[in-house]
Amino acid sequence: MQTGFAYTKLANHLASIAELSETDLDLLTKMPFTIGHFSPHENLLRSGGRADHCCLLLQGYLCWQDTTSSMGQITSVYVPGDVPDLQTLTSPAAGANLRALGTVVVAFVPHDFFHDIASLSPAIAGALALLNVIDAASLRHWLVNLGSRDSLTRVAHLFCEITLRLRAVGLARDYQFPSPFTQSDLAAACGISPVHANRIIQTLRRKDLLQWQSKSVTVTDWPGLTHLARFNPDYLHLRQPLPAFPRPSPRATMEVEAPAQP
Amino acid sequence: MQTGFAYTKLANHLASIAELSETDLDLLTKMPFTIGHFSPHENLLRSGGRADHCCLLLQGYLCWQDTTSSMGQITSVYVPGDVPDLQTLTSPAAGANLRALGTVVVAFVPHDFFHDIASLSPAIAGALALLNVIDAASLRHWLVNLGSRDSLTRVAHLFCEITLRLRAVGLARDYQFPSPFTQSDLAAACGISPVHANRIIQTLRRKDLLQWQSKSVTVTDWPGLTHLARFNPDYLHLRQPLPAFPRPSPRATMEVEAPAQP
DNA sequence: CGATCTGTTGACTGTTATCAACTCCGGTGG
DNA sequence: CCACCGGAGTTGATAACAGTCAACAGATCG
Repeated sequence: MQTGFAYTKLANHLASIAELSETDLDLLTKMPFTIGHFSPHENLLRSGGRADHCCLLLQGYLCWQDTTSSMGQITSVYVPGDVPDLQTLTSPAAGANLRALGTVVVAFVPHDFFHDIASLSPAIAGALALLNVIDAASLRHWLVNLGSRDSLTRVAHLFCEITLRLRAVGLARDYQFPSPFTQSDLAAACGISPVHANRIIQTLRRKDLLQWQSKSVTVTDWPGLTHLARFNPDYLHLRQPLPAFPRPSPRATMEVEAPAQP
Repeated sequence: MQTGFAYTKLANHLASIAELSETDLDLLTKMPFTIGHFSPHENLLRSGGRADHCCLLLQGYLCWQDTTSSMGQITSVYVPGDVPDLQTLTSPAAGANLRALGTVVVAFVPHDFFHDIASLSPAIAGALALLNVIDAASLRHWLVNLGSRDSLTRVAHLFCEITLRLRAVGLARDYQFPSPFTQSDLAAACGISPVHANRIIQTLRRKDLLQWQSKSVTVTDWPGLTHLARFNPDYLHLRQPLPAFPRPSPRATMEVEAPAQP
């Protein structure tokens, strides 16, 4: 892990949502941090705990997981480049557990650094505020999913969102990405039972929309998956348009299947 | 509507979540605004529209309503004193419709005013940031509801949240408040069908937890309602503890009912 | 006084949870 | 090398919950 790695992750992420000058990027190079490694299911921050630093995710996935509900609802998932606990700058107490999905590497960055660069550069202050607003927009979007769509659509939508957010930071270029999630994690995120999650995955496989084997997911029919999920990426505030799906889609978007199976 | 009314609403709300000095409050007195009146179901802001002002809610209720889902999922509800579209300061495009529930009165405040006072007072900038963070925390909480609780619990939780937020700004002192919501609105917020919402309300009435008649709701058993909803108000960041429920609760929290009805 | 919106009820259907059993896999220790 | 173990994935049967459809009642308003 080179010294510049953490800087690059944050700079790329901020640049993907806001226009930053050379001077702004220079400020980021001075970022102090320490590296932390975590195993699957480990908590980086417990509900009720207070933080004086933020976690910049470098490798793997993190999620916020509610502790009050019996099923442990997951409210959001983060990919490398994200700062899941940015809101602790404003309100230091965590309302849920920040948990590792799979093994993760993070850079711990002191709150003071963010306060400093925000006061030195309005553009950076705006970009940080925008991160929080995008987080809220994702929550709203996810809320619409849980409230108004069936479980197949929810799961498909989650895969769409993760794929696109990974691609936005240069990962998952070929619609393939590591997936250390358990089916129970997926169920907790989508508000369904683990058993049902399993059956949904099988449906997605049967429809040839994606494969999930040996801790890796490959989206094999992106147009079909986005159509099924009614996925509209506007809420992610991505600045670049997305490259087309490589394979000519084999009559995608038709949802009709063999109708009966005795 | 006196001139100072809009100022008071905003000042009280900010003071309820953050410590503000006399100087800070003085800044707020200079707030420029125009008054707007809206009828039930009218949109203040349409999805995709851009705003150069924020809406300070003075009377009635507002909600964000998603337009993409068939049922029109409501993602959050606002009470007087709230500024539902504060995030348009950071990202001017709305992702959903801002809709009036019942008749409402709002004060339109230019974005520039918020930018100005935030740059003049760090305390105010912090309070405004905190409003956004609390909004996100409410979204997370509501997400846990939709994802992990059954419809009775969801509806009960919504009434708990509205009651407490009204009380926090001095309304609903006696656990009674105007309710211009239709049962379809309630259903759209809780992610259930209107027919089912109707049956849930009847259950709540039968359990003597609340009454809802002639566009007004009275919570008749606050301990029972909060227990049923597993309601924990911490996420609202209220600074004062809450006064006790007036009536000695008549054996609340027992959920057993007449078991069969032939 | 009809038109429309809201609330109410019953019958039926469909989705999803729950429970239980079993398989598969990767480790770990005898 | 094999037996064992725990976690994860898979399957089938059943039950609970919530959606849909259809009809009607009540209010409100021009």
